[in-house]
Amino acid sequence: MLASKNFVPLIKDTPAEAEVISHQLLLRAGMIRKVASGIYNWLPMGFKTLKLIENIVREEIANTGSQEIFMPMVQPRDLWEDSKRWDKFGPELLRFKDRHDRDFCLGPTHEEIITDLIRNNLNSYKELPLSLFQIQTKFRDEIRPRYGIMRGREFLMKDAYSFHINLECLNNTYLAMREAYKKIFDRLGLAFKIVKADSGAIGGEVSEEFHVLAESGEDTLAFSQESEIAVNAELLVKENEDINSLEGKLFPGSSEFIKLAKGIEVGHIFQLGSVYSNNMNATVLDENGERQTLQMGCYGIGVSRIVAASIEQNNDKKGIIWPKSIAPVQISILPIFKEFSDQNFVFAQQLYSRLTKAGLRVMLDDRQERFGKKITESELIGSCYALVIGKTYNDQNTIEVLARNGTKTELRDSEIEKFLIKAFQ
RNA sequence: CGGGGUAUGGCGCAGUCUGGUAGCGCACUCGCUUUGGGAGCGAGUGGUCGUAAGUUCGAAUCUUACUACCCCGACCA
Repeated sequence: MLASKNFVPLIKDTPAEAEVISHQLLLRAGMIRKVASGIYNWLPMGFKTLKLIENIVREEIANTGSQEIFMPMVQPRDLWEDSKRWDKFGPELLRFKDRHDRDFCLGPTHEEIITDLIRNNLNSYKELPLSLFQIQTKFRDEIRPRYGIMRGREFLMKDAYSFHINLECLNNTYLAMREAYKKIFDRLGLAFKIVKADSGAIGGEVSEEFHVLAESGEDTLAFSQESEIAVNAELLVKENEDINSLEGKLFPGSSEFIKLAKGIEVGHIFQLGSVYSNNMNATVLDENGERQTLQMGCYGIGVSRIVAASIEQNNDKKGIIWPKSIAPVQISILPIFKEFSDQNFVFAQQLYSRLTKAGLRVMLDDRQERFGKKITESELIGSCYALVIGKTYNDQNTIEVLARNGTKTELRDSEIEKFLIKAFQ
């Protein structure tokens, strides 16, 4: 007997406050709960997926050579005055005073902190290039938080920053990050597109967005089927022009036709150049002993938003369909039994410990409930496979394997590990 | 911030127009039956109706103010 039950509070009726499917399912599947507008609790099941995504992101970013650090959420006003953003950022920047009446803000992003860190601790071009990243909670006092975790005010973000002596070196790191991002979204099992983008408030010259494709996406993407051309459609629309009227037209200066798709922005990479390093006077001496302003890049991924975006892309009437790499439960074991001493339940417990030892994420439904309730809930939370230990176990000594995609397989005891390990390779 | 809407047990809702002291489904607890697609029967627990003030013999219901939340717009990972 464990000292705690699973805390997975399911909701049968769709909560009225949730408009979009990912928000509805995250609530219904007991993954998140609201605390205030745009501010959420992450419950064990949702937090598990969040951490799985975080770890994939961490691994791939670290593979580029970037080193992980952790910067403060609370940031002093003077750094924001330095970068000239204290006034510019607007009310989205949540400001407050400490007991000594000094001004602070909750970090909506960390360019100020990292540029300050680097200018104080780097003196020579020999220490470049340098790439650092963190996975941190951000706070943006959005005018209108929406769609649950999709546009929260508090959210989890991976932000990486790179520093260079020249633009060529910046471009190299930028391309390496771009490749890392592709690997990340491949590993997350998500269909995505990379589009040219507007740099917005962050600033800089070159920037591209990574979008998870989903019909419910807030952004419209314009791309060519013949080539790699892809841009955020908002960059192509003229004033008063309907964005959907772009479909079938030609890209400016090209003979290729525009296709449109909806996307959810989950990543954005920038070549910032010297915007921040200029304002904040971040320099190093070059090989000639001359003072050079640093060239910077920054690279963001909305880790918590990916949880919602994944669901927007992969769901059905029954509930969530998690890609296997981020499913909080890969396998749910559903024994159908009367008494805890029944062979079905005893075997289920053995199977649970066997599969857990094999490194799989397994949940054992140990409730004395009927098949219908168990399978429905297993499907709602998006478990990849349900192993049913019931009728077929009693009659033919086989376990029925119900995949979330609808396919059925019957396996003998001795075949289970092999089958599942292969499925999750 | 502009426009629209909602607020009644954990969730979904009715009751508000035509004031009379709160109801339904689900969930939850107990018992018996049931156990392959969200079980059945019976018995229970739980709210004073977002907050405050007012009108009235009496307010979930009428009046006023406030607050919270949701949707459409600008912003963003």
